[in-house]
Parts: sequence; C-alpha cells; structure tokens
Amino acid sequence: MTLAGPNKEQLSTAEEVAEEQIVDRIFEAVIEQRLPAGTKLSESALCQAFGVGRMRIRRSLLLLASREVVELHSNRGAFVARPTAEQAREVFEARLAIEPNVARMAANRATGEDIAALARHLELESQAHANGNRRDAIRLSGQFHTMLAEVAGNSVMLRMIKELVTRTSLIIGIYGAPGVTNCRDDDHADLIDALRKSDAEQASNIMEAHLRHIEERVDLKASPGTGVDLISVFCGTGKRGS
Amino acid sequence: MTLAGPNKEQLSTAEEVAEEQIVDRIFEAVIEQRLPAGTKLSESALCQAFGVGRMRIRRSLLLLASREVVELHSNRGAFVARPTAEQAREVFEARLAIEPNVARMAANRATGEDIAALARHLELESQAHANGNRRDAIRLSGQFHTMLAEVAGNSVMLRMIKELVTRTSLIIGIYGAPGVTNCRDDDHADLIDALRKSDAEQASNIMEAHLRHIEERVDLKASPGTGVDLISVFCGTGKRGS
DNA sequence: TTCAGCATGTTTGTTAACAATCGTGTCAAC
DNA sequence: GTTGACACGATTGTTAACAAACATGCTGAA
Repeated sequence: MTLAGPNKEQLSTAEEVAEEQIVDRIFEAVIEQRLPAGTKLSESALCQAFGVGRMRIRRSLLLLASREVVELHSNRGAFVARPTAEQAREVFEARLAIEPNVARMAANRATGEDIAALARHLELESQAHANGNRRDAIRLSGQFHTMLAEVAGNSVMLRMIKELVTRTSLIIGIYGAPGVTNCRDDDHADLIDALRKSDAEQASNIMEAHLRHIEERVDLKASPGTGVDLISVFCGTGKRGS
Repeated sequence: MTLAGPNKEQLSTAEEVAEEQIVDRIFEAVIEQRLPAGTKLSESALCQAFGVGRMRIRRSLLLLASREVVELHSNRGAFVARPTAEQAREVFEARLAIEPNVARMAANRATGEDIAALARHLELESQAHANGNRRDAIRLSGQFHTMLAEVAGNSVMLRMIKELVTRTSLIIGIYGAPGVTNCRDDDHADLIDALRKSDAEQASNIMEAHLRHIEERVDLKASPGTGVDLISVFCGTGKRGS
C-alpha cells in the first residue's frame, strides 16, 4: 500500500527520524485541536514531553515555524500560530487552487489497493462521527486529504497539503462555530466514487465543491475566538529602549 | 517616548532579518546556478562568508533543507540538492498544477502598476538575454514567476513558487542541455498581454504551455550531468529501492 | 486603595568547549 | 604495483554553561 510508505528522504539518520517525528506529532496535535491557536510551546515542557534535548526541540520549532504552524516571538518563545483572517483567506484560496488538481491526479493514478485503503479510512471516519468522537473525526477527515495526496503520487504537493490541512484546522478552531468539524464524510464518499470510476474531472469538481463548503463554515469576520493575546496587541513586543 | 515606538517587526528582531537574508541569498545563488547541484556548503565557509555565528548558519541550512534546496547528510554536512529524475518530475507536475492558477489569479488582480512593473522586469530580462548575460537572464526569468505570484496576492503560493522555481533551476542545471535558460521571454510577454486584458483563462493557458515548454527542454533520462556521487548510491543514504 | 518602580525568577538566545564521525594520506604487506 | 589497514586532520553534532530579556510579585508612596 502506498500509505505511510518508506518515504525517508536522504537526510535520515536514526536521530533525524526522531526529529521529524516531533514535528509530525505536533502537526497531529494541532490538527486534532488539542493544541489550540495561541498555545505557548515552552521549550522545557517539550523537552520533557519528548524526552530529547533542547537543541532538537529548537530545530523542530524552527521547522514548524517555516510551515507557519507555529509563530516564533523573539525572546518570548514559540506559540501555536494564530492565522489572521487574511491568512485564512490565502489558505483556502491555495487549497482551492491545488487540491482539485490533486484529486484529478489521484483519480488518474489510484490503484484498487489505494481505493480500498481510502474506503477503509472513510469507514473509520464515519464511525468516529457516529460515536461522537470529535477528536478522531477531525484527525481522520484531515488525514483523508493527505491520503489523497499520497495516492496522487507527488511528494511536493503532499507536503503542501499537510501544511494547508493543519492550518485549516487552526482556522476552524478560531473562526469556526464550535462543534464544526473539518469535512463532511459525504463528500469524501463521493470522491472515492469518482476515483473508482477514474473520473478525474468529477473528482476535481467534487473537491472544489467540498473545499468551498468548508470555507462557508467559517466566518472570517468573526472576532478571533480564543482569547487574544493583548500583550502583542498593545506592547508590540516592544524592545524597551535601553 | 517609548509609548508608540516604531514596531514594524512583529515576530522578529533585527537578527531574524539577517537569518532570512541568508536563506534568500542562497536561494538566489542557486537560481543563478552559481551554486551547482552537489556543491558542498561547509559551515565554517558560510560563517565566514556571511559573518555570522555557526548557529545562525545551521538554522539557515535547516530551513533550506526543509524546502529541499539543500540536502543534509549526517556527519557529512550540507550540499546543494541534487534532484533525482523522480523529484524533477514531481516539481514540474506541481508547477503545472499550481502556476496556471497563479496566472489566473494574477490576471484577476493585477493593477496597472503591477503590469507596468512586470513589463519593466521583462525589459531587463530581454536586455540580459540580448547581452548574453546568462546569469542575469536566468535570475530575472525566475524572478518573473515569483513576481507573478506576488501580483496574485497569496503569500502561501508565493512561498511555494519560490521553492519550485529554485528547484527548477537545479533541475535544468543537472538535466538541461548546457546554455539552456529557464524561460523564453516571449511567453512572458504573452503572459503580460493576457494580464493587460484581464483574460484569466488565457493567462492560465499560456502559463501551462510555458511550463510544458520548459519541461521539454530537459531530458530526465539523461545521466545526471555533474559527477554522480557514488557515496550516496552505495552507502545506503539513497533509498530508491521500491 | 492604587499605581509606579524595583527586584527576582524563569525562559529564551548565544557562545564555547567537547565528543564523535568521516575523509584522507601514509605505510606496510602481499 | 596494488590493496588493505591505520592514524591523523578536519568537520559536524551535542551538550552545558553563560548572558540577556521578559514576566511576575513585592514594596512603598501618593
């Protein structure tokens, strides 16, 4: 199966795996909304949590910041990113520009094995939904999109999708009505059908509608839900004149 | 007096600017093919070149690796990335999936000022071409694509384009016939015309044809031009299996 | 009581020294 | 003459200590 395959890049030492794992774990926690936007990510806490040295954590945070999943504030530390309305617009726009093509590519390349895996995943997703297991439902619906990118067979776009899905979770956490999940599974089911028929055009259309649907569920004009950090608003990280 | 200080930097002090600058400088050098694929980027040399500490260089290299512009080999150092044929395919595929949409967005949003700036840029590009100034020509033709992404007004996609353009330069350096530049300016001129007419569909089509044209100029079946690194072939850092 | 100023503790940022690994050159043996 | 092993030098990876900045709580005066 193509999923979770041996996708180790050239830069893989045994330690490096641990590094990438830290990033992935934090990605996952953000997707599941266990780490809400604005949460402070203290270095020492992360060192303790992952049982690694400070350097490793520091590098992981830098990597996360380069994907705009965390923000680095000078002398204040790392925080889970708090996308602005403008950034949210850009994320949705980027997804609309990219993911329909991913769906198209996936429809052209999906093997029977791929489709079976997606169907199994969708089943888990539905179960989580039915059981009211919100956390799993969110994670699984996000993972569906990354699985599709894996089926599409392009690691560059896979990396982009991972970033965009994670940031979407943050956006929904901030601007979405409480209780709203990332995706409806109905759309995902339709997508799998299109893949079964190898209908690239239909897959693209479904994905586009699906993304617009998600976008409609958030209200970017709403004030950022989670408590605003008044510090950076009023004191501008002011470097006090010495 | 400190009350409403000029706080233009939100998440970065003056030092952070230097960091991003290092990354940008290296990006530019790679685009201009002053740093061919496989070039070793020694830490001490970079420290000397940029006049900063080792830590800063190390972070910059990690950032560059996360964009797949450099490769990090354990205990051996950093090297300018050497895209495989498969990676090259993925880069072109990603550009074909993304950049036509960027062109579309740019056509919808370009102001007169934007178009004038692009036209001025194209003029420089043509001059560099006419003067046989290969290095400038390459850099400018790459910058044209990033400028287009700026006009499109989406910083997420701008970041992706920067990465893809840089990697394309590496690919051309490896698999392209010597003397081949990244783009023809004719296509760029047509693109500007489409923007003038606000014809998004035409802009998209031109961009697609343009990218296919670039792709045709490289021969991915050709053996990687610059000496193959037998080390990564035989010592297990390369995965390529299954 | 409230607010300004100050001192303290905690967290981050930086530097330097140390340890480990790798590439290279030399020397000896076949 | 070629090949293998060994040792040395150089570069990277890691850790720890140090310095600086921020946040917090306390004291004292208005």
